[in-house]
Amino acid sequence: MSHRTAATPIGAEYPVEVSSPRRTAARGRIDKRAAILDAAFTVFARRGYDQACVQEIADEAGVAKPTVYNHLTDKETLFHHATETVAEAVRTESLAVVERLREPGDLHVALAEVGIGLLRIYADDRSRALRRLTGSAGCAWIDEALADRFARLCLAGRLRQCDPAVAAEQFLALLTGPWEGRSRQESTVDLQAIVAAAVDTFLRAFGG
Amino acid sequence: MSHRTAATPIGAEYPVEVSSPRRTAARGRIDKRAAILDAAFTVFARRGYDQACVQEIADEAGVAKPTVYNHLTDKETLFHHATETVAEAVRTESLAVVERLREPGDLHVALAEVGIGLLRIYADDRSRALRRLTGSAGCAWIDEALADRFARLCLAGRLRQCDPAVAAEQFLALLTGPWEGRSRQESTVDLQAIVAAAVDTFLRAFGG
Amino acid sequence: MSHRTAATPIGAEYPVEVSSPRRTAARGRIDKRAAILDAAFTVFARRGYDQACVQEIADEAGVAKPTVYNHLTDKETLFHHATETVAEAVRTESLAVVERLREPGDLHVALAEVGIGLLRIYADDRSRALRRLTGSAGCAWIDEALADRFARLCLAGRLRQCDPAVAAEQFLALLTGPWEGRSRQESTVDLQAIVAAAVDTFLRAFGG
Amino acid sequence: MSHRTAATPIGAEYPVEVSSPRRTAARGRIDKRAAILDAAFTVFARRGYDQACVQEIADEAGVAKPTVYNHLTDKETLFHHATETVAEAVRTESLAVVERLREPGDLHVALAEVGIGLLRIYADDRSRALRRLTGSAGCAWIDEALADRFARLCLAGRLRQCDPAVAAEQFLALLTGPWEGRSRQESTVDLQAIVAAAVDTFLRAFGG
DNA sequence: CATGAATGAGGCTTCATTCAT
DNA sequence: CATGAATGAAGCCTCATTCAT
Repeated sequence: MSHRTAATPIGAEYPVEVSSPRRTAARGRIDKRAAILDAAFTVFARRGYDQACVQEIADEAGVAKPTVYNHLTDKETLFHHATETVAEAVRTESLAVVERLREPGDLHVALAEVGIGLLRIYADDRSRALRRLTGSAGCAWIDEALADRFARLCLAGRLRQCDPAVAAEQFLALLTGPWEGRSRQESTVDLQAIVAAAVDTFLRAFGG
Repeated sequence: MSHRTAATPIGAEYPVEVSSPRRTAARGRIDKRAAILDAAFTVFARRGYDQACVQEIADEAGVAKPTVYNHLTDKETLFHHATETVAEAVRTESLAVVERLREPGDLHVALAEVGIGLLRIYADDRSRALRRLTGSAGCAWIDEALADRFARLCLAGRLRQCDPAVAAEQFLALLTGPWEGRSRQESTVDLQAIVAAAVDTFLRAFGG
Repeated sequence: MSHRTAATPIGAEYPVEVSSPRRTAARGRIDKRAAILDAAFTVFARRGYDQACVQEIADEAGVAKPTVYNHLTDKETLFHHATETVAEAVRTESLAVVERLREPGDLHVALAEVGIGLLRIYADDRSRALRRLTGSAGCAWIDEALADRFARLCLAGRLRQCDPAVAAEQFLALLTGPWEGRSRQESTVDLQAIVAAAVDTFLRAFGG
Repeated sequence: MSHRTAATPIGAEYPVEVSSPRRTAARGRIDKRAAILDAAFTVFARRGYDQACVQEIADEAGVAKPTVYNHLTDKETLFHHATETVAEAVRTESLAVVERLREPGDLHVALAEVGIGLLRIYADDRSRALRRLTGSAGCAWIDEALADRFARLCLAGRLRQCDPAVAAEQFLALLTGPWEGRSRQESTVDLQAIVAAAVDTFLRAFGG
């Protein structure tokens, strides 16, 4: 069963391998569901929602098609759960990264660390696939958390007086915007350079 | 005639009406092709590539299905031409906007004008649909042109010494990034505010 | 289900009923495939390859269309397997008939027996349909086997010295050629008469 | 416009080029019809009835599709006329060849001449295509004429007493049967050898 | 008449989903 | 529960055939 490996179709997705111990199927018993969700995300990422067929997901998970339907009602349900699982993970990771801004020593350094952390997540295959699949273009989830940190930094005089929400969305924009632009042209993008430029611009504009 | 008007499916697209005199069918004779491409973009924008069915495109264009195939070989070809047509238009408009930076009086004002121009285009339904359909996330086409303008402005001392390419991609990021973030939450976004913030930040970082 | 029972179209095929317990659907479970192949041959024989539509085959087999595709990939694959199955049967029968020449008592009688056996197979509906479908005009498979027998008969002095391959192809030609000619005009053909004439001519020319 | 030149489809036909001055279209004015019939036969021979599409015939004839319909009502009518035209030609040629038996000098030589003449016609591309297209397997038209000649030869004592109809059909069978068999295996068939063997066998069996 | 353009009908194939085991 | 097998619904595409020019 090949599932037409042909040239990526219109609006297609990059190949994405998501986790590791797939195809081992039913390890304990409970995580067959996890295996299915995992496989589902992999396949959705590979083909997009419409082109992904349930059979391929079943194959990828090492189970039979009806088993998929036993655990998750629908193709749609399958999609929601699969993407939500990954989204949750991405959100968690991102929030953890932002936490590093709680007690920044050198602000420049701290922002650079946060920048590279966020951009790494943002540029990761899983995360990119997720954005494409959900049609979301940004990383709105952290805006809030980041704004919180920036608010504190303003109060502490480490950043100039400003609307922390604006600062947050602009900081993120300076990270992700250039990355999108470059990743469309070059296969390997120098994340460090992007982050350096972003932090530089950000601090020139918002530095205390 | 149903074409499942149901709730927008997974990864679906916003409804987008693209041009005006559709359904009027064959005006002259030549523009039947144009009508089809137009209808195609509308339907692709409405449903996404996979969910768009050629029958619906034909209905939208007011012709029979085979007529569509008479003018454009394939669903795929149809897609390429339809999107390319719109892309060309968007590119042209965007470049025209950037031109306004050729002889800027007050730089602040000029940047704000360019910013609002570009953002309007970027936030336009057609343009948004195009990005979603092609999976492109940015507006790479103008990077170059904008960098050209910035290079001149550096030389003229209106901007500080900097890499104009970086300045360009960051200026665009400051416009589009925040817009993406907000448009995901609010239905109406205050473009002026975004532009003002972007220009402010930009000039703080890059002002001569 | 109509399947245009109309007058046989261009280059059409004679109606051929191939086996018996069709439409009884899934007896055991395994023979659903056989039922499909059977139905396929029937329909291909009835309509020819192009005019045969998979829906009609499915109907004839008493299954749904996708079930056909479940068992056999393609219309083409379906065709190859269906015809090959019948071809194999015809070959086997034919070879069995030729075997009777291994220990011939009265050569005249033996040749007549073989002749009538081969001609019955050749004139059979299944076999005729097979030839039409595959575009094969002859019965090349037995040439070889028959030539083997004739070679032995030459050595045994029962036939005159001759090229057994030529003798074989001419014997077959004397059987099938006249049958083709007559079956094109009369609805019932006297096989015995054809065989008698063929054997007579053959033995006059090749008798020892 | 390519008309899928792909690998010959199921039950497909050999490529056959039929006449010469095609594509020159409307020479005088009247023979546009002839050009269409000619092109039709070429295309039918190339693709078979079902796979042949009227557009390709029109292209081959160098006219527009509706022109084809102007001259010949139907695809079916087109087919009948195209094949009948060729059939008539083949019949005429064949009958002319048989005429050589009217005043045979050396019977052996005469039969060999007639044999090679008939077999050349039979093995010709046009004639083969015709048989495939009409599903006819033999050359029944000449049976009668040949039987007439053989009847005279019997009376003249040049052939032994026999049913001339049987003699005729067997003579033809001895020519065409072996040719069919061999042409299925070898690309080039030695017509002379077949004819020699046929005449030899025929005269052994029917010689006066 | 000849043609470019348009269309109704229909065929192959795929896929999400459900039985029966 | 898990699975092999079966199916209804739908989509892309092609083609014979007809208008209007």
